[in-house]
Amino acid sequence: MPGRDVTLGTIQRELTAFARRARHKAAQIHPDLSLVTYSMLDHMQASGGCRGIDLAEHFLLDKSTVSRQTAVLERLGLIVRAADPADRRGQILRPSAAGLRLLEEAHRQRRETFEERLADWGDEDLERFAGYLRRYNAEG
Amino acid sequence: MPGRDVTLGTIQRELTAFARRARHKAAQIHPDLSLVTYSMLDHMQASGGCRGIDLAEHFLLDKSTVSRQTAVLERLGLIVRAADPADRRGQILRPSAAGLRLLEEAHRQRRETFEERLADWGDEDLERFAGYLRRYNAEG
DNA sequence: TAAACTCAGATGTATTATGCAACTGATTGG
DNA sequence: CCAATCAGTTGCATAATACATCTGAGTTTA
Repeated sequence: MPGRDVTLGTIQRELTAFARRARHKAAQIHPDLSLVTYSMLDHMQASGGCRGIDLAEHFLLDKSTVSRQTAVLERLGLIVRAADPADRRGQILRPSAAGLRLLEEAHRQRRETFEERLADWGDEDLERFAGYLRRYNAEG
Repeated sequence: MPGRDVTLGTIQRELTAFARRARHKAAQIHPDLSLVTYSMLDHMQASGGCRGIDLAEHFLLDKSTVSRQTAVLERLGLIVRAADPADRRGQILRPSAAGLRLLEEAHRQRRETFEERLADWGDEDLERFAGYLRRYNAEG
């Protein structure tokens, strides 16, 4: 087994390579949405609606960037805004019907891409991989 | 165990979240180098020297982007160029002494960051995680 | 061998994501 | 009720990136 240092280097390097590739692929799959913008939409759904500031914290982005990207999503009709009943300074952002359709379609395409790439992975390896990633991100 | 689709979704989502965070952290660690530019330097070392076109293929970037980023690295004195003896159209790019020092320092800082984050991971989990990532990227 | 093609790299130009700073409106707390 | 806080927006500057084009060096072929 290689040393811990070498392994850490591998993890960093491979995760970075993934990041680049994901961005590239995302640009093909949803041409009008950047990877981050798409991920914001996804997060809105996964969290059952959230505020812009939540997105900024989750993705480590400036709130101005979030504001602009949500503006894009709104212009495309992919989200709806609602006043936050708990604090009327904020707005709850949710995918619109069109946004949900886009997510559905993106999931489908992603499934194809990933299935192709991960076809020969056993369910157990896949699940363990997902578990490691979840664990890794959770510890930030 | 969750379904394969759900697991694939988790992998995609977590990898994407990582990508954003990595970019953010990289901006702190090496202020004058973007994550990708730093990764290029790292790849030059890991591969024992490579051409610009190799970097473009590896990171799925346009060669013009690579050209500009390598220009940045050269301006900072972090790389040296040498004619490719096998094909004199190309240039072999390698970290300079200063580039190696920067990598060394970055590795040290990364080790601290990752060690903090991955402190409670056993060597076996760490190695398996690295293995999954390598395998994942290799299948592209 | 000369001409046509290929390839790595560089450059011009436009787009886009991003961060910081300043501002607005609304809420909350002392 | 006034000061502090907070979510969001906008102005401005910078940087990464892609696409198209150009250049110079190799390679292939007629």
